[in-house]
Amino acid sequence: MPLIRDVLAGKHEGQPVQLHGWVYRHRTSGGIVFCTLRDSSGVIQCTVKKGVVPDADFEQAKEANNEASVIITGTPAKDPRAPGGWEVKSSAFQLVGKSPDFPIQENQSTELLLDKRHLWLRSRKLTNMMRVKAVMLRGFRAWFDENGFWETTPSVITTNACEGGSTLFTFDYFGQKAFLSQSAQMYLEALIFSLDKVWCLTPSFRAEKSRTTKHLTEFGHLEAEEAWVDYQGNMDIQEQLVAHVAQKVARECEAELVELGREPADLRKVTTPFPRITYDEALERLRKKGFDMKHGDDFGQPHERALMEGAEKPMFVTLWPEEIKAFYMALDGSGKYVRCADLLAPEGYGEIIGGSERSQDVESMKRRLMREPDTDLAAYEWYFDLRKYGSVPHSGFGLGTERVLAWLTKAEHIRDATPFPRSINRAYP
RNA sequence: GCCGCGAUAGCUCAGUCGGUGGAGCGUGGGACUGUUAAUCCCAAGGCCCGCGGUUCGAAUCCGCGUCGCGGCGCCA
Repeated sequence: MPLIRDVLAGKHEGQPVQLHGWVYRHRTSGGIVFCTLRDSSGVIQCTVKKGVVPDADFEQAKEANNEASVIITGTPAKDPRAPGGWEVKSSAFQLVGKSPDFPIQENQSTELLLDKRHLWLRSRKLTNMMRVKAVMLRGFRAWFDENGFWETTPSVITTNACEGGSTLFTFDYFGQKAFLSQSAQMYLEALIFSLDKVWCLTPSFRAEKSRTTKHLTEFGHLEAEEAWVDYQGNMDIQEQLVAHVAQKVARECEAELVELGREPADLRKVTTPFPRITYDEALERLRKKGFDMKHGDDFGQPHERALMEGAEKPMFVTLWPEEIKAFYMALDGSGKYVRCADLLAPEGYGEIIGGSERSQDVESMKRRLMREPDTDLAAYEWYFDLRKYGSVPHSGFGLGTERVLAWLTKAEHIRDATPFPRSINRAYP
């Protein structure tokens, strides 16, 4: 089946083609119908003239409103009057599926576009986003394949309330209380003992009542776990992975990126190594920029934005105070910091990866867990078993695929990085 | 959880001082053989988010509620 992209490239000049697609714009002017046709590859203007096509075809062309599905037979020709410079002179027109009153028109509110998300997915913008996302995911998988990682499939149903129970979706599992997973990390940790280096892409769920442009309640969580790797080696892996994907997207999605407002040259600058600074250094930089901060303060959006001002590639912030990080992160020699790293994206897109070397000290993990009220240590028995039987130094990280895509495509809102975004007020369509 | 803003035709919005609700787009009908989400003519289309209050009279003022959007926090 010929694609519009190829017709626009002149590959079918003068040769009759049959195009399958949807009406992008529909205009009539007396005995001529202008039908702009869209398929997955592009948009081209087709003209349908009375007397040139059979009368029945002309009637169908008049009836084919925006977003009707059609099959057009015609001959492509250069024509300066047509948008895009090419036009298909139709010899036959078949209306396959009518589209009366397509609800999305010239003026749309955010709310309508979210209510009609199943139809808005046809838009140029979301089409481009989905194409870039597919290439990005292909890039992640290719990098892991080429670097000795095994893809695995952990469960998203869990009885472990791993990081703060208030952010978990709870449901009834045959009479038992269970949760939708927030992270596959602990399951991946179990898998490294047989596979060394593993990764997975699973949905993660956060019941946080967040109202921001960088949070979803369900997101694509790309996680990896590596035996015999410390937190420095962990960062080496992350920067190679992210740089590989940025380069691939810049190379293979040039047209989509430009339409989305991202200069491919921006992504070509994303090369290894990425800058690495410690929490203490970050704190110092923030103070110089006028933030009033004390040791142990976490960073919010304004801080992340200030730290990344003018940055062309992502930056790691390492060695955070242990009291503001999770129980499973390995303590450094002093016991006051943890061997972790957050990877911040440029341009205020925020934290795209959180990773760390994992603690092997069961007693200190238990101590830190008990700081949280209502912790059920028994639920972690299986996790502590991993330290009991042949424990190894290991590290891992979690990457938010929609956050990375939002950054790569310069999106205004993370919800456009996924076809059916789930947010605090929305699970439909 | 906190702070803002909003809800009027299918859609996007205007609606003055509280006095019988409008426009553009879309839709239906008509004209047009080169349009660029075209142009011209005609027509249909309303529980002014809900409940209460003030008032002779409320889309308009007040209170409560519901829903939505934006920002902060939390995080990936």
